[in-house]
Amino acid sequence: MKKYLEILKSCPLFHGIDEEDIVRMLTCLGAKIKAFDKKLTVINEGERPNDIAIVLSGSVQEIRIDYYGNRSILSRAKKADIFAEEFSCAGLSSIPVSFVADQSSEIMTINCDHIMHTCSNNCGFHQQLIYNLMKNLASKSIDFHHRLEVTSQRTTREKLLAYLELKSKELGTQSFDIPYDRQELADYLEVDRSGLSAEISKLRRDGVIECKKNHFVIL
Amino acid sequence: MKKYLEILKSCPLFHGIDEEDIVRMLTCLGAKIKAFDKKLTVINEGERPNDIAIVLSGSVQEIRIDYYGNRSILSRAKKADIFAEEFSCAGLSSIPVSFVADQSSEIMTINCDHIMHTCSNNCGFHQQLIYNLMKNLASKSIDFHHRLEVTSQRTTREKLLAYLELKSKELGTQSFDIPYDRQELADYLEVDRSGLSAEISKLRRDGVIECKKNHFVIL
DNA sequence: TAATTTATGTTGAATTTTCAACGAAAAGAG
DNA sequence: CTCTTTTCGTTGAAAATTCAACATAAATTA
Repeated sequence: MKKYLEILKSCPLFHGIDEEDIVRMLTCLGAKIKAFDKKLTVINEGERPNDIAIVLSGSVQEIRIDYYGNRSILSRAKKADIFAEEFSCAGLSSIPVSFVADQSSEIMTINCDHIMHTCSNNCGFHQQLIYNLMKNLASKSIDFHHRLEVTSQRTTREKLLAYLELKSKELGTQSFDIPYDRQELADYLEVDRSGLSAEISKLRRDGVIECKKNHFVIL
Repeated sequence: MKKYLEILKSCPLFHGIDEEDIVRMLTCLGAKIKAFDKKLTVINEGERPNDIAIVLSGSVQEIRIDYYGNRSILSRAKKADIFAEEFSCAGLSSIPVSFVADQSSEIMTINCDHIMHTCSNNCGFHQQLIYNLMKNLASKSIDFHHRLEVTSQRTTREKLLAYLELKSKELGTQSFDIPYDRQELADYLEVDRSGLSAEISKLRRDGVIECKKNHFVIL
């Protein structure tokens, strides 16, 4: 466990909790760690939600494939991010999406009930833990607002620009890598891949952006 | 205050809290009530988030108008629903959307910090309040998942059918009213209004649905 | 390194959406 | 009830998306 301490310290769930207290809690909370190779499914659609999950290494994509076979990438959890907690906290009976390892990843899971309900020992950090979880749930809603702002644009061009500007603002620079290849970006923006490629070319010709693989520059 | 007690008892924020305790808390939490005529703005984009809001009567739409003038309806809070809490809980510096009264409405606001941080009196219901708020934040994420499932469909027809099926499942019947007129439904589905009208006509001709004004039947 | 697989860009045709305009129906005001 | 305003459905043209197919570039594997 201890080798992951640096990551857990930066995980929003443990914000404001001391190192040694985190270690103690992990046992108390029954934390488990599993490794997943790239492209393996971490959580499958339809599973019963019990845990909240934390990315210790690698990254995880939240995806859904609809009736017509269209894939949507809903979000992406990177190192120290929490995922799937909303389903457990809301008390759903089944998870409506899948989580797939983006690269080979290590995932920690904690039973959500153990967090939501203070344990019999009544360790004092529980208040902080619940507070952190609450903040994180709120942030997750904000993330969805951002995503909706992107996908609510009507054209591929507008969606792409909205996404790039969001990323640019988030990272504080006009020049950055995005974590998606072309197909994944199309699935995030919910547009056709070939149309997206064409639009990127056009924006490049128009002098709006530079782009080399997954590196973008907004001019 | 007391005239609203029946509504507050059904508000998820006060779930599991006794009537008399709710009354006591409201004073402790500094709850305020304001009335808004139809179409009036309850919260304007750019305002500083401090409160969580509860619909006592009427209903409120969460909207955003983008750079190109397209309006999106993001959600709708009806009687006893909570809204705008995610922005306060996440600690944003400004609210990225607006809330507009759908019909003449009465709105209660409670300072979010008062809920998030246990008061000096340390009243015992605070735990329950925080737990309820957390569940509600999680539910809000689930709502966004549902909305994304609808708008991620590629065509107007698919979006509309996805929405109607969601509503049908939610209400447990094939025959129901929707809370939107045509323009609002278009803004919720993020499509063109006239195209939506045309698609409704086509679905009717195809024998897939019946529709009279805002009443729909799935056949 | 060579062979194979995967990712990306391009194109044209078919489908769909958007946009503007208009008339009819419905709702609201006086 | 009448007048006015708003909502709704229809239409056709312009714009955009999707889809399939293919060529090239890049990455992976043997």
